[in-house]
Amino acid sequence: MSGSMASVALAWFRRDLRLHDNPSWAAATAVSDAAALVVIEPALLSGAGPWRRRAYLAALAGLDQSLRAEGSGLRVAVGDPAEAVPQVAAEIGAQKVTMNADVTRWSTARDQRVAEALDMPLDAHWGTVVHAPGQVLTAAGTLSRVFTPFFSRWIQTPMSEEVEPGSASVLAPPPGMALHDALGDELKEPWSEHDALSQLDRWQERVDGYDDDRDFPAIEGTSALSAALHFGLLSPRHVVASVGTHTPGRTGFVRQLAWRDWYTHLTAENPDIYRASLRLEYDRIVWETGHGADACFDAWRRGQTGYPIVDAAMRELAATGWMHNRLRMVAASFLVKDLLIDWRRGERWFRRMLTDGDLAQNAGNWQWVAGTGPDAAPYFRVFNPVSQSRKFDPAGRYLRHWLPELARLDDKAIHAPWLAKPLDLASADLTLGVSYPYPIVDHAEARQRTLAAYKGALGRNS
DNA sequence: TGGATCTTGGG
DNA sequence: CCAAGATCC
Ligand SMILES: Cc1cc2nc3c(=O)[nH]c(=O)nc-3n(C[C@H](O)[C@H](O)[C@H](O)COP(=O)(O)OP(=O)(O)OC[C@H]3O[C@@H](n4cnc5c(N)ncnc54)[C@H](O)[C@@H]3O)c2cc1C
Repeated sequence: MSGSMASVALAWFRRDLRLHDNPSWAAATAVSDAAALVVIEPALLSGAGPWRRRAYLAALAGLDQSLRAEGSGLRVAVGDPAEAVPQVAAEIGAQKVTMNADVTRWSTARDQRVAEALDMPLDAHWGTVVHAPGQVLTAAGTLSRVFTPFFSRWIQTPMSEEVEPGSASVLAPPPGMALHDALGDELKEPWSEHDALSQLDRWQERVDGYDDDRDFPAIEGTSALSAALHFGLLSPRHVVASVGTHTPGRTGFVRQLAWRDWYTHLTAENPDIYRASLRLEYDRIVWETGHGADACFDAWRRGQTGYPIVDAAMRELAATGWMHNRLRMVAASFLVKDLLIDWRRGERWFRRMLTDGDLAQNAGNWQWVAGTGPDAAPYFRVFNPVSQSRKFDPAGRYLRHWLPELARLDDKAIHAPWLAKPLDLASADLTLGVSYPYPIVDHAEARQRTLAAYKGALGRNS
């Protein structure tokens, strides 16, 4: 019989690095004794670029700090969770292990292996989404392939109650099993749930301007909470509950969190989202390959395409791990629709470099830009990098910050230096081809080429 | 959550 | 000449 309450539980933290409103932690601490475990997985860490790696390690220090504030601490293992989790569970005499589930192919396979290696239950909760996959369905009981109906269902679905940690006494890590033992001099300054919660507090003062300000990279018009959400320093349902929907800015912001849930649900149903177009016919597109394409891809990564808005964005990404949403769309569109390079190559680069890099969100958004996903931008919707630049950075403030070599061009010329009069280039001390590249493609031609390639793929019979 | 191009109607 | 609307990609 399973009637008796487990009295010792192990909470295995993964992408839910907080104690507040954490269903797995609440379940683990509802018994008499609990312990908090993180398993640093070298295979996962090696896929992360410098910014995400740093943020992850800092978030572990933050979780450790939260636990220490309560008199315990985080227990840390390095290696394969299928070995580490059963081992720690046995050491503390646990009767169950709790965790918050994830949706990627990699993590579900890993959790399967861990469950098989354990001689006790591995209880899965949901703590990284507002509504769990399967909770927001059409009348037919399926996941909507169109965002708007998904959103109306999503917003009408009652959120489950936020949960508090229970009263279990929390076991501190034994000697040699603390975070600093695992990390040594890689130990980072803590980035904790309290930091993220105060960032959320500060955002509350600006969220009403979200609708007006969100599209302009030169101003801080968005929350910048994505990394905290990725690592689970914040609970998305707490964020939604505390922001509310009583002004247009708030509704707009909450709507973005619905996109996040939607891509999570789509990934749960289609774990191949990062490698297979969700509309299969788009995998017939013939992408540019070979040396020329490789050189273009490289220029894109390094911010040397000759299109200032793309280059500024790509340089910011490499230098900081951050890129504004508008610029993610512009830079991604440029790779796919101006360079005709497979969206999967760009997806991998973004995911590696972004601090908030997240398989479901990144792959979902790349498929959206490439037109290969459900409810995606139609393929013929091609961003013009110069118009986007003029529209969303009219005074060139963002461009000047990341492209100092263009800083002395006037507000009109800076969006397209190759169109500037020679005199203006000279007086701005700029030599195209030397201090800043000429455009590596002609946008109008590239657009035609891409429309033809897409049309070719879609028109052809299977 | 486009853009290019053409049309129309007002200056 | 330009803004706004329609249409196509
Ligand atoms: C090509 C491309 C790649 C992207 N890759 C990622 C990624 O790897 N990780 C990631 O978290 N977001 C990704 N996004 C979505 C979006 O750009 C970021 O979430 C957003 O810019 C983060 O800034 P913010 O926190 O200030 O967002 P806000 O505008 O303040 O939005 C609030 C929250 O809503 C969520 N959100 C906002 N926009 C989206 C969106 N389009 N799709 C899904 N969730 C969204 C994020 O969690 C965000 O923190 C990508 C978008 C594009 C176009």
